[in-house]
Amino acid sequence: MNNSLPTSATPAGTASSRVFDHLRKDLVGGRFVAGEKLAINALKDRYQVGLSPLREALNRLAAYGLLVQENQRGFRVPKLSRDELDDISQMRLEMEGMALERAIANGDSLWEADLLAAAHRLKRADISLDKGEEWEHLHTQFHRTLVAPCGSVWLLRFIEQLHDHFDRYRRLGPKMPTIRQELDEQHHQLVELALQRDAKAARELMDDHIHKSYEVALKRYQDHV
Amino acid sequence: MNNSLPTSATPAGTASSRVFDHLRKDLVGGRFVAGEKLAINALKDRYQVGLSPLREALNRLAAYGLLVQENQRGFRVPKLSRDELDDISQMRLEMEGMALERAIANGDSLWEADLLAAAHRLKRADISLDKGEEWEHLHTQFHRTLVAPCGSVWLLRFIEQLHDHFDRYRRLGPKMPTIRQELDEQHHQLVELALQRDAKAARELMDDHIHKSYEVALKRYQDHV
DNA sequence: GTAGGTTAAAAAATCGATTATCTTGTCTAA
DNA sequence: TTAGACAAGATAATCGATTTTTTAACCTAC
Repeated sequence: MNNSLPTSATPAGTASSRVFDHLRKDLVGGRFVAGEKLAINALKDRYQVGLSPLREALNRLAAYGLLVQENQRGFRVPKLSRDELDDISQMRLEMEGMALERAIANGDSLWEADLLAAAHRLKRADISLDKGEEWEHLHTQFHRTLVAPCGSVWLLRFIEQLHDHFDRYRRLGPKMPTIRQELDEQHHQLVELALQRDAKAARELMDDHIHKSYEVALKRYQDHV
Repeated sequence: MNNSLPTSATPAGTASSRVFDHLRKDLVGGRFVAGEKLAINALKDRYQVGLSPLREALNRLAAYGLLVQENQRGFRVPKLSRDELDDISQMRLEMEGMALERAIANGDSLWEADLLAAAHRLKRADISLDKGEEWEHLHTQFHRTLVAPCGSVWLLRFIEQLHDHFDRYRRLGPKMPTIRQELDEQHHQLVELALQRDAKAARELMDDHIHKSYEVALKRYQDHV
């Protein structure tokens, strides 16, 4: 069972790729302040790589949207804005809703098993001492599994990208255990509705789920400013 | 009045960016064969740049999806497939339809003027001796203008990316003047419906437009294989 | 006091050379 | 004959140094 996760175990080939992955996590996880200009030499030390692989990673991240590149004046972390958060959330509603409906139409029994497994792992990480980073990974994995059999590579790609950018807002502040519990509850309900192949109800719940997440993210953004 | 278009006149800052733009055009325009492995040293000569800026451009293109990067074995041009063409076209239907409806709801009178202008320029380029590359640019510009006031930066970004990838298929073969005329006719009808703010009819026409383009692209793909 | 100009320091971008990895062809042993 | 081992050449990735451009500090003239 090889699902090719770029998790800790992977040697991850080139220095470029390693830095890319690491930087991506750090940017999504809010380890840099929005708007900040990146000091390349500092990054070189921080990630223990030379200039060339570092710059290649930065270029990839810029093309992905997690950095902005200004000709002749390096890279900076994109600013956050209410407008962008609204935009991203709106797009998530459209695209993940679409993907979920298709996934429910296409998903086979292997998908059902994967889904149950992903939900279970997520719950486990939640009950046990929350290691944060681990929960984040399982959470991403759960949502990925949910829409995986939607049949569109491009749709999945866009959703992934939106998630990364959404998380820049969601992960701004400290944990909010109360709301998280509510959202976690929805994860299980989503699995149930998916197994029952109730596309309509599942989509409605997904809409609500995204909307609640949006409210969390918005709160954090407003507190943060 | 600086509208910062990266058109011909712009010196385009860094070598990286210049190569990126150039390579992107060449990849979309079918100047490389799908599946081909890129010989970096050859590219260095072809685009008259050193290794570092070239590699940075390649990394950006890979993140954008116009190249695939295999660790330790360089870059190659992505293969084409019927499945991907179907996927891209389906996504275009969803996303451009959505964008057009929103643009019609939001667009102001400046938009109307821009739209008329873009359509007119496109027609002009079409009547005059078709310089190919020029028509392509105006065509892209027209579709961009059409959906521009949709209000979602992310939606526009995804549409742009889908267009680029769609064009890898559409531009495989030689020109097909008969069908192009039909498609050009639709451009003008789209403008009319947009100005009349008839969202429903406009979306239907857009669906048809994308579907016809899809058929052209599919034909070319099949002839090409 | 401020706009404009000059220059030194800092940072970004690029180059040329080196190192690591893959690929190919050849040889050997079963 | 062929699977595997090995070496040589080709290619990718990375490093260290250089060049170019921006930034910041200072000065001068009005």
